[in-house]
Amino acid sequence: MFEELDPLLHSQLRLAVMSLLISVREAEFTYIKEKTQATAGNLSVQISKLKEAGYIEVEKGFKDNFPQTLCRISPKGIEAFEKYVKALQQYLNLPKP
Amino acid sequence: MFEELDPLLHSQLRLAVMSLLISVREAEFTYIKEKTQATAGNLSVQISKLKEAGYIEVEKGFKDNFPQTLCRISPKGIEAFEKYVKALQQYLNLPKP
DNA sequence: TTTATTTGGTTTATATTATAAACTAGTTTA
DNA sequence: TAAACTAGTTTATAATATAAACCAAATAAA
Repeated sequence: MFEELDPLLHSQLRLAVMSLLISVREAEFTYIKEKTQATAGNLSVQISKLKEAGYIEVEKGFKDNFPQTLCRISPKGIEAFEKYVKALQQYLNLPKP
Repeated sequence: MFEELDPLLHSQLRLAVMSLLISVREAEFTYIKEKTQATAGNLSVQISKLKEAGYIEVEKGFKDNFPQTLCRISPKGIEAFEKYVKALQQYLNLPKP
């Protein structure tokens, strides 16, 4: 009846990050931070978790002398996101109009 | 960009309970327990939270000599659920086919 | 008939999670 | 060269979720 909701995705901030990356494919840490309004610390932790799960790939480099963290969604991440959305929809049996 | 997701509803079990009550309006504790596959303890806690928030009303009585807890969704609960669904949909910008 | 089991829960202790505060490392500006 | 800023990470704390332990009454079994 109620399928499990992937706990890695069922978190406001991580879901926002994945949602962003689903549409733009890759983005800088600072861009994600701005769009999600998260604190750097919180974002850093959540990005690490998504990376550890293999849902995103993270590339660290430099841009204009400053460190730059690039995040890219992985095929596994896309799959997980799609599965999560499907599961979630079972819960959202929208109220009849 | 990413609206806040009501933390009271952004919880697998509480969301399942609300989802059930949205469609059946009222249900017994044991019925909800069976449908959600939750443990009694966990369900008891989550129902208390929904009640405290005013999202559901709880009526305790007896049925066939045994205690019976009836849960009913409230107008406030319906409103909150609908708002949550709308907010959530911003996160689920479904991947292009 | 008293003891065991079942029903229908609640309370509480623990594990997990989320989050911000504090910190690191380097860069630019004054 | 000191102050302020960029771009993060680490860590301490607060909040949450969850199951284990518990309770009270009813029924079934010995």
